[in-house]
Amino acid sequence: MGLSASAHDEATEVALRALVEPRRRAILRLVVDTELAAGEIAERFEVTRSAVSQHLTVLKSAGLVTERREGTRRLYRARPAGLAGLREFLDGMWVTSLDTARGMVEAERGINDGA
Amino acid sequence: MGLSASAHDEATEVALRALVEPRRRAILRLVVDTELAAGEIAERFEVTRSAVSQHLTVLKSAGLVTERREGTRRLYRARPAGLAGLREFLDGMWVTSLDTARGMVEAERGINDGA
DNA sequence: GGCTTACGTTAGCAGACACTAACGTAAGCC
DNA sequence: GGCTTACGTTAGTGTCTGCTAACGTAAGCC
Repeated sequence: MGLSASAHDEATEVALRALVEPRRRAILRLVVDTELAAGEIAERFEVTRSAVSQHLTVLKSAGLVTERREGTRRLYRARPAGLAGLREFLDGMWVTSLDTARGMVEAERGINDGA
Repeated sequence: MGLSASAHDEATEVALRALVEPRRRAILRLVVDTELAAGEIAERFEVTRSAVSQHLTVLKSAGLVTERREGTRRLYRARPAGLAGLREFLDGMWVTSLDTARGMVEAERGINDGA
């Protein structure tokens, strides 16, 4: 252990793969402060409802949205808690980097020299 | 503006696409607190140096690592500042969600019912 | 100049993924 | 029961992407 990916990294993996698709991020932003039906979401994009439905399935199984049924409609809402794992990953990067902050100046030079 | 993806989202896009690949996250973790040469990084994986080199190119152009030349060797180090955009994206999700926190209980019920 | 070391780069291939079109299903109305 | 509405699901397709193998290149040694 240590070299291989830890178990809790799997949640990060799923969230990341869900977020990498621009349309899924757009959908997520849409339902972050409003609850919307699948059809209402689909209307705002120029793709078929089928495509949106598939995106919603991915977001749902990644724990990034919740689904609530109301008659024949299915209402979706963002579930920010699903981003917790990814957040920890980023925090880990920052914290660890503080230990090597002294080397950052040279490192920054490196990225500017590169062309 | 508002509905379409904002310009600063492009940095998030690049960082996200770089991070979605598990091997690139592993590489990143490797150089987060140590500076390593490309060959040294490649030795820790069971893929060709070529593959690792391509991953490093992606990470570099995403601003997630810096490159420093030392003779024939090229030393890499993580650059956590490259994660700032993604961090803002996540923060935005959290902050916005606080406005709709009252609805979270019902939303949570939704994800548990689903099966 | 020739050799080795340590890389990046390119061509080509296999698998993953987002999409459309067609079909299946459950709820509500008549 | 039959119809419509509002969805998800499946089959099939074009495109992207991570990989290997082969080649190109720059630095250091003799």
